[in-house]
Amino acid sequence: MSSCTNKPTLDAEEALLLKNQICFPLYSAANAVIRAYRPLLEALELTYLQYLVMLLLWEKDGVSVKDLGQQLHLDSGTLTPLLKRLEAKQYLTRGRSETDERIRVLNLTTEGKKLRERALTVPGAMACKVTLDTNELIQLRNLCEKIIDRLEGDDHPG
Amino acid sequence: MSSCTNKPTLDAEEALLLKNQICFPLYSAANAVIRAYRPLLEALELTYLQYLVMLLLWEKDGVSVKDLGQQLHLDSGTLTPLLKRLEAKQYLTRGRSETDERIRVLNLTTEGKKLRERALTVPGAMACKVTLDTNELIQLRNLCEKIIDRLEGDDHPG
DNA sequence: AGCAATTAAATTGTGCGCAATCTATATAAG
DNA sequence: CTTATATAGATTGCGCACAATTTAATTGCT
Repeated sequence: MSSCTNKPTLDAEEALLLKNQICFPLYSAANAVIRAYRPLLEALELTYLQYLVMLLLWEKDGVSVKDLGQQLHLDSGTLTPLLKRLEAKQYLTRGRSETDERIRVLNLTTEGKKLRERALTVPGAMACKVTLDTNELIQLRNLCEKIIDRLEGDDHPG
Repeated sequence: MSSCTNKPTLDAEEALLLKNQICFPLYSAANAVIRAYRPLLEALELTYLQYLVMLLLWEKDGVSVKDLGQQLHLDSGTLTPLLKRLEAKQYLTRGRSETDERIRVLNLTTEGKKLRERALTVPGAMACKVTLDTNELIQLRNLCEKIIDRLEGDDHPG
């Protein structure tokens, strides 16, 4: 019953032009960012998503797959194989919770903990590549989080 | 020789917290957007990227793989298999240029042209899901394009 | 205790993204 | 004309994302 009453800025014809696609720059920027991280993370043998997982483990060791999924907005279909790769690299172990055998408990290895030192330069190097000022970064974050909020909860009403 | 003289807002330790990752919301928002497009594009049997390619062809029929790649910031490794899928769906043909046999010429089929009618409602439906106002959309686009500009040309100096 | 419903994670299959490499055509230089 | 170089696209291989399904453990209900 919730029909959208948003007044469109463009007519339907104009709206189909690539230059008027709201989300295309978002999509391209995200790709560009991941590409830009690649050389920085190469030395750590991490992909961008693996790096995000390591960030979370460095903050809080011993989390579950579900914990990771909620924080990263990803499911086990993405995370399970990724975690196996991080396990194969000896950065973490994939144990089981003692109180609930269903739950994987992800723990950093010594190697995984040591990796953090070498990651300390990554955020700075990335900031240098992007060179947005603090205001722009905050704006961008707010806009992106607004989008995520609107799209993630299909359920709650307007 | 171009060392970055950007003054960091955070120290190296804080910079490794997920909540301080500039680009994580960008990455998550892009994922969320593609996910949100999925049900809208299902009826057209298109993925988000296939939809972008169709948008370009509806604007200008007969382009090459290189043309597409430059506009979408993607290479033949991504586009070739995608274009084969669109060809299999009978939305386009993958011919060759008469003057240069290396070049693929992508042409819409009748079916592909007809699809445009059914796509006319997609931008509006998406705008309803995202519900950012015009100012926010412009801000977002500008910020994303800034990022793309900074990251895409590794070559030109500051 | 016994059984249905729920939950956590794994699995399967499709489609990107992209680096690296390869093939074929076209152009340039000698 | 011939060899070198450049260009357009295809191929290969890996790692996401994610829908859909499956497996196994736990919880709730009676």
